[in-house]
Amino acid sequence: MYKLTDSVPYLLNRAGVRIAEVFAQRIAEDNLSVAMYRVLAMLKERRESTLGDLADVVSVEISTLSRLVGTLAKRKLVSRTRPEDNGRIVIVRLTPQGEALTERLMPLAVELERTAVQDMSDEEVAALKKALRRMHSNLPAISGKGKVAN
Amino acid sequence: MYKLTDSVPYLLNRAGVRIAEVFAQRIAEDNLSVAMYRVLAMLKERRESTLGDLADVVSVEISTLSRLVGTLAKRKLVSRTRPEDNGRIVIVRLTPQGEALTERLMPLAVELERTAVQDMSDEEVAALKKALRRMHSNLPAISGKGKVAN
DNA sequence: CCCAAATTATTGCATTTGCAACTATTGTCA
DNA sequence: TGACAATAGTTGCAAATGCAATAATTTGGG
Repeated sequence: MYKLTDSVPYLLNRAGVRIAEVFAQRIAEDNLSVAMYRVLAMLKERRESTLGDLADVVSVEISTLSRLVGTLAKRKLVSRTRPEDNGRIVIVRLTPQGEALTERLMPLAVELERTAVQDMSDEEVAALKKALRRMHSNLPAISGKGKVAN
Repeated sequence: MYKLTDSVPYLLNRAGVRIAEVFAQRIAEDNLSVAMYRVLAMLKERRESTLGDLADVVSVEISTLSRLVGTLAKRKLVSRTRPEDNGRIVIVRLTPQGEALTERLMPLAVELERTAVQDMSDEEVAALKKALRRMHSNLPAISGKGKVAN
């Protein structure tokens, strides 16, 4: 029998919202949103990325990301360049300041995660991550949401 | 070593966003958002609720919920009443039409969840839910986010 | 009993967000 | 090659969201 408060989507959202709220509060003094932090952390991980790739990773609309990266660029935390061999795409990179900020914030993320999973074993955490990845891949990406065959 | 794309908050968000996107698409033809569905499903479960309780359950700001419930009320899907014995609170209930709509949509939610966890055993799903509940309770609620001791 | 504090919900306002339209560039195939 | 399709990003605009201030009611302490 179905109960909203026992359903996976609901529990997922509830946990996700709360963890994001806590992290948002911690990074608010640096005027960063969670999405901004993810962009920075992603660039730290991959060194560079296009807007589209970043949008996929961060799970936000590319239009939102365009503006968000614009803000980060204004603050000199990232750089944007259009390569000469491809004038369509934009390559985003961390600036030294962006990298320094990211390195300063990452320990907060680590600590938050430790708090969240404090009473779980390593195996439980691993199983959780596996389940989260599975659910993501079991569901279709909503690309051009209204896109119809033509 | 920390990697954004292997962290629990990131994976949680990614799975949650995707599952919400898919469900949003399915209920879009009824002009409902996911939050609206959750309000309806919650009322189906509890029969009635105050705004504040609903906000907790649905994980949205009470101001957002106030307007959202207003919209649902305009569509005659819920009713709002201030009890005589307590003029502060508002009791929200499903109307018959709201109940009918909810009953029609719940199977979609069930099917979505089945798709999401399709390759997981019952034990794995149970462990996942437990982990999601634990994380939620391991983290503090951000009530009055800017509230300072006074 | 009465006034200050707390609770509950609503509304104003600014910010954020997403969709759609548009621009610019690159790829394709006839 | 030459146009048409596809890709990538930006921007306009309207809807949604959150915070802060406000209103209305109830609770609690002296």
